[in-house]
Amino acid sequence: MRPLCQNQCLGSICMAGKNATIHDVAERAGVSIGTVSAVINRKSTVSQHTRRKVLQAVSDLHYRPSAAARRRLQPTAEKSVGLVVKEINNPYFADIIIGAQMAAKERGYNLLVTHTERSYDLERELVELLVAKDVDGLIVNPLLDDNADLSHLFELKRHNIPLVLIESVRGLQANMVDVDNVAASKSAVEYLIENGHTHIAHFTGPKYSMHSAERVEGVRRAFSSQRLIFDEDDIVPAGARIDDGYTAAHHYFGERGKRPTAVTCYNDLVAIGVYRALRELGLSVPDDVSVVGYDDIDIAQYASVPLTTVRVPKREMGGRAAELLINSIESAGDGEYERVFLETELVVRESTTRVHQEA
Amino acid sequence: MRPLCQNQCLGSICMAGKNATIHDVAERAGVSIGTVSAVINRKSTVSQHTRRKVLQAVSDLHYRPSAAARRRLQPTAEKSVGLVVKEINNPYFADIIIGAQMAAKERGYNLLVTHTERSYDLERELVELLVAKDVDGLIVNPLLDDNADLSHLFELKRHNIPLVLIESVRGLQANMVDVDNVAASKSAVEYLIENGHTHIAHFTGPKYSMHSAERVEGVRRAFSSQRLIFDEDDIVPAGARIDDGYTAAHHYFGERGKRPTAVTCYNDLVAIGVYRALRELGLSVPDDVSVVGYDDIDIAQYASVPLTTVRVPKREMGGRAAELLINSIESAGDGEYERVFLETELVVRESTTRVHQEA
DNA sequence: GTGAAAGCGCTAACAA
DNA sequence: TTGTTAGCGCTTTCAC
Repeated sequence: MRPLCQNQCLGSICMAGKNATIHDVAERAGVSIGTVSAVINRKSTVSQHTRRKVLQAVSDLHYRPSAAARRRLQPTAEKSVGLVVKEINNPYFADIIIGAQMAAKERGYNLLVTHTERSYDLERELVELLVAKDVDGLIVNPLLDDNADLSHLFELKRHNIPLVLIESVRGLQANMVDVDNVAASKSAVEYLIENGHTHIAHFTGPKYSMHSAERVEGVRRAFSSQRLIFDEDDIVPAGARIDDGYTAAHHYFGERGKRPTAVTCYNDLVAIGVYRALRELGLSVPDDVSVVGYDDIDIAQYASVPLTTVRVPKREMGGRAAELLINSIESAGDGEYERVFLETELVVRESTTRVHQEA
Repeated sequence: MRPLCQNQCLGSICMAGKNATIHDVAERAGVSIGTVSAVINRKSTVSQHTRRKVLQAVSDLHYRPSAAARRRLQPTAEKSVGLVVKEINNPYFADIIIGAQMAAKERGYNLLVTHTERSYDLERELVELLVAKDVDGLIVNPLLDDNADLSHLFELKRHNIPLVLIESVRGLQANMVDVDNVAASKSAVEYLIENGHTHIAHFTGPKYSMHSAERVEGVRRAFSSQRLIFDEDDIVPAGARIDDGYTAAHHYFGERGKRPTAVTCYNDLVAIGVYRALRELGLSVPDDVSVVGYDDIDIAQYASVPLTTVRVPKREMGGRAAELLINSIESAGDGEYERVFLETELVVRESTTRVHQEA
C-alpha cells in the first residue's frame, strides 16, 4: 500500500520533505528491502547485476540509510557525552575541553562539543540537539541570566539524563565542578594591597558570566576586609576577549585619565589587551601599573612581561566534570549531587611589583 | 514472552548491559507501554494514581527513553553537521569553528565539534561517531599520514554523506576549502629576501600536517627562484604550539648557535614561542632577527612586537566549508566536487625589518 | 483512563 | 541469490 515513490524528485533536486527510505530504493530497483540492506552492508551474497541496479537506485534517490534506525540492533552503540561551552575561541575553554575529552576517552566515551557564543536561545537549542543525538550525559557551562528559563536543564532530569555544571546556576540542583572565584579574586587583590597598592581597578568580564560576578565580589570583599575605600568607578566593564580589555583600558586610562597603581582582570585575555593599551599610552608594566590576570592560559607566561595570574586547574576541571558525569551515567545517578571545588593558586610573575614609596 | 525484567538490578546499581526499555517500565508499573509513553510525554490523559506508579517504575529502573527511537516519528529532526578538527586549543581552529557555526546556523543547521588531538585512530572513531549520530554532513580537517587508511572517509561516500575537507588529502576526491600555502609561504620568504635577508630559517609544523609540508615547500621555492643557497639545517622541526616554537628556537639559536637574520614560522603560536626564546637569549625582534608568523590569530597584533604574518581568512574558510557542505546536502550532492582556494595576505607589522647593511 | 495494535527504517534470521 | 518476516524502542491512533 505504499505509493510508488514517497518523494517527488525533479531532475537532481529532491523536493520532498521526507528522505528516501529503504523501501523506496527497493521499489525503484525492483527488489526487496532485504536485498537493498545487503547491498548497503556489503554482504557478498548479492549478484553483480542486482547490486548494480540497487546502487543505481540509491544514487537516483540520494538514499541515505538512517543512522538512528540501523544503530538500534548493533549494541556496539558508541558511548558519548555532550559538552556545551560559552565560547570556543578562548584558551580557557580549550583546556577544559581537552581535560574532559581525555577523561571521557579513558572511560570509553567520546566527546561532542558545542558552543553557545553568548546566545541564550542557542544554549537551549544545543542542549536539545545533544539530547536528540542520544548522548549519555551532558556537561554544561551555562549562561548567566536572571530572567532565564532553565526548563531545558530541568528537562534533562525528567529524561534521566545526567548533567554536570561547570559554573553554577541559581536555582538548579545539579552536579557541579568549579573553583571558588570569590576567594581567589579576593586573595589576588589582597596580595596587591600587601604590596602597597591602594588604588586598584578591576576589569570585569561579560554580564552573562557568573564567574565575572563572583570575581567582582571577591574584589569588593578584599577592600572591605582591609578597610580601604573603594570607588565604584574602578569596576570597569570589559569582557572576555583581548580586544575587550584593550578597548576598556584605553577608555579608562586614556579618556577618563584614571591612574590606579594596579589592575586585576577578569581573565588573562583581557590582561593582554590591557598590556597593549598601556604600552600605547606610554605606561609600563609593572613599574607604572601592576597587572593581574586570571586563568593562567598558556600565553600568560609568554607575554612580553610574564603575567601574574590566578591559576585555574582548567584541564582538571574538565576532567573532573567528565568523571562525575560518567560516574553518574554508570551508577544511574541516584546518589546525591556532588559539588566539587578545585584549588586555585596565585602565580606571581613579573607583571606585579611593590608600589613605589614616592606616592 | 518477555522475561519479567531484562535487567538485573542490585540495590541501586544496574548490572545489566542493556538499559531498561519502555516495556520493562510498563511491566514493573503493571500498565501498558502506551500508558508509559503517555506519562513520559506529559499527556494529560493519565490518572494521578497511574502516573505515580509509572514514575516510580521509571525511577526504579533508571529508565531513559531512547532518543533515537522517539525521534523517528517527529519529523522535526534538527539538522546538524559535524566538524572534526585536529586541535581544539589553537585559535586558528577556533576561528574556523566559529565561521562554520555561523554559516551553518544561517542555514538552519547546528554544529557538533570534535577534535582528534593528533590521533589517527581517533579521527576514524569520531567520524564514525558523528555518522552514528546521524549528522547530515561532515567537515573534516584530516590528519596527514602517508600510510593512512582512508576507509572511514570513503565510507562516507557509500552512505551518501556529504563531506567537505579543510586541508587536502592525497588520494581522496572531495569538496575542499583551503588556501594556497605554497604560494603564501613562498611570498612571505620573498618579502624577506627583498628586504635584504639571505639567511632565513623556517620553523616547521607537525609531521601530521599537510599545511606544514606545503609551507616548507613554499620556502624552498622562494629560495630556488631567487637562486639563493639553502641549508637543510635551517628547516627546523617545531610543531603547532607555543612551547614547540620556544623549545625549537632555544635549541636552534642557543645550543646550535645559529644566527639567521630572519625566521618564518609554521604559525603565529610558534612565532610567539620564538619571541620568548629570543628575548631570553638577549636577541631583539626585529633588530637582530625578523620573525614572520602564519594565520594572523588575534594575539598576533597584541604581541609586544606586533607580528608580521600571513593572514588566513579563517572564519571565511569555516563559513565556506559549511556552505559547500550544506549545498551538497540540500542538492543531494550529485554535482562535481568543488575545490575552493581562499586568498591570503601578508600583513606587515613590526616584527620584520630591512636587514642591516653592516653584514 | 487505559490497552492493543500499527508503523517508523532498518537488520538479521530463515525460507524459497 | 533473493524475498519474507520478526523484531528493535517508541509514538500514536482507536477501541474498550
